Amino acid sequence: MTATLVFKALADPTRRSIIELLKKRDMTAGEIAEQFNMTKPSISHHLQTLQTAELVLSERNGQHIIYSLNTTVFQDIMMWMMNITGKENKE
Amino acid sequence: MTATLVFKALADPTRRSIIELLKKRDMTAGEIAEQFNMTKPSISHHLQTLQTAELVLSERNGQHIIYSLNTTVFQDIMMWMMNITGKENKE
DNA sequence: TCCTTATTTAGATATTTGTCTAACTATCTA
DNA sequence: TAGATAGTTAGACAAATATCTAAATAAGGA
Repeated sequence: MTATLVFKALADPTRRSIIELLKKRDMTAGEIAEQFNMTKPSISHHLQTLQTAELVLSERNGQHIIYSLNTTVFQDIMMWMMNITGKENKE
Repeated sequence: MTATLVFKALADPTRRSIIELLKKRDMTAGEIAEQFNMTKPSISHHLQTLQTAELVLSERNGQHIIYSLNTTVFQDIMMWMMNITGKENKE
């Protein structure tokens, strides 16, 4: 897990919206693109960014590529944040 | 709390290091700058970014400006993440 | 009031990012 | 094998970002 890549990926509202869509169900690249007022290549690029950060996984199924969430990375980030907010163990 | 500003602020390793320093104790801008191989104006700019995201607070004390963590924003972000990772309530 | 210390603001520059159009690759079906 | 559909890659470009040096502001002390 590379924190910089993860936070950069989460810093874009379109990418956060993609994550929120994938929270509900796995979706193909095309289904995701339909939800946005943006070209398919742009969405494809955002998916690439999310994938590089390991926030989403993809699997080809025939003509389609199905994207899904990878929640383990979120948990790593939450650990980091909990450590920051923890009043105790300030060291 | 503006998620985009918060994640952008967290996306830089220098800024995350500043946060980790402030976790241990409040520090002046100069003390923070000493810890990095970077000019004071650059650090000042990073502190500005953290402040805009409401991740840190500042207070002038004579010649010094003392920076401190604001953990409430971290908690908001953790809420968002927990909601994403939650298996239940997929809606 | 003048000098020193602490910090920020301004302006410049190289790099990164988000978006687009055009072209390419992969798969299915007739 | 040809055409249609799904998706990505390549290349261009404007906007945003991280960094620097130089200059400005703020506060304290002689």
